[in-house]
Amino acid sequence: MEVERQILHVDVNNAFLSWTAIERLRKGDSVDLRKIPSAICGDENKRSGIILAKSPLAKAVGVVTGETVYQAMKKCPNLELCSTDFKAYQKHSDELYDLLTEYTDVIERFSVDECFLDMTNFLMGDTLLAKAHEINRRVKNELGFTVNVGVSNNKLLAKMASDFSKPDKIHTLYPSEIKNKMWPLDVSELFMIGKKSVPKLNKMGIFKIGDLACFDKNILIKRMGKFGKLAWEYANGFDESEVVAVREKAKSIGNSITLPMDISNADKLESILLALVEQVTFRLRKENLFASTISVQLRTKDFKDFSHQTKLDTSSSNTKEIYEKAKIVFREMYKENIPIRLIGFRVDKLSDTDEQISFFDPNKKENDKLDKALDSIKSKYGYMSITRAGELNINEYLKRK
DNA sequence: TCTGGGGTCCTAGGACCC
DNA sequence: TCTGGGGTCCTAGGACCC
Repeated sequence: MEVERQILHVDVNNAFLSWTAIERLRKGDSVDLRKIPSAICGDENKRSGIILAKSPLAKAVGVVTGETVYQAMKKCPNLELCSTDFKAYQKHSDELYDLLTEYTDVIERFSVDECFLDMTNFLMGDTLLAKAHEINRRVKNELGFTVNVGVSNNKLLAKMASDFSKPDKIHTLYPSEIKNKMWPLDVSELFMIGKKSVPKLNKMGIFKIGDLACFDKNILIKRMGKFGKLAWEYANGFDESEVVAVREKAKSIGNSITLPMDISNADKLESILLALVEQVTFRLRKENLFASTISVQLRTKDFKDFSHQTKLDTSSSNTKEIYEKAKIVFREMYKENIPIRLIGFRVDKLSDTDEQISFFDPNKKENDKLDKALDSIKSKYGYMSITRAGELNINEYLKRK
């Protein structure tokens, strides 16, 4: 007989906004962003002006995450706008993680503002709910922001629970409570049911999570494949997945950029591609990984996405080698004069060992040496201290607005 | 003044082999 | 003068998450 697992999901309320608010208060600002209509957003000049987080007062007048700043300002003309500060977010995220390590060894950092805790072997005579309250209280007192805590026997239910009413709340969602607490919710509230799935489910007469749970599983599988099975299991609160304490190595690494203006010149796009390849391979080498697949992504001005990929002859983390291949892929897919809004580069199928076949390539050693030299300068003096030509270009574009 | 960036996973269809 | 059927590998695209 298996022991029932004891799982918590800790979710920072309004993470980006709360953390920005704390930073500003510390710098002597007298206004608490959490108490006025405010939002964290991208830069409109860089054409990334969307709302990433909003305060409760902004939410109250209809501001939603993901909409454009322009739309948000129409709804709320006195909205206080703030830019992002990912360094600060990482710092607060680390503080939260450090505090949580006092409670269990089995913690999964699900995102910058969410953690799963497997408390099964760490309750020490306390109840799971008591631990949830303690964590909630300590984070508030010691770190200065609030969290929701979801309490249950598996990750899915704990996560659904932490999403109930906010902020600063603790909710349980044990299997016996599913029918009352989860089934009446709109099916779109279920984890993994996104905006493309909702209309499909609605067409089948499924509107509430309960409808999905009671629907014929086999028909769902027939119509939606593996995803149908997963959706049905989630609706019924089934989830066997483990809390994974050690982060697995990345499976892919990529960077992309929305260009400040559409570009339809292949040479210009190529120089930006070089900058992206340089960043991605730098990250790759930092993790001691080698890629065997690369892909280039393009988005046209009317938001059509295209991607092309190819395998490398041997796995590599070398900037020049990978860039040469990326260029070929790019030239294959790009038709001159099509205005491009976004360009992205990604490496896949990562491994920790170099296959070393290009041992025969006399240039390889030199290329690797160059990468190493540039990397150490970047690590010492900052990434921007030294770059290849394309990098300078990309910054020019960004500055020009 | 339309619409970010970084990931993971799944699927359909084509190429190729026996 | 019709057009098998498995299996595997690969690519492009898409859905979802935060």
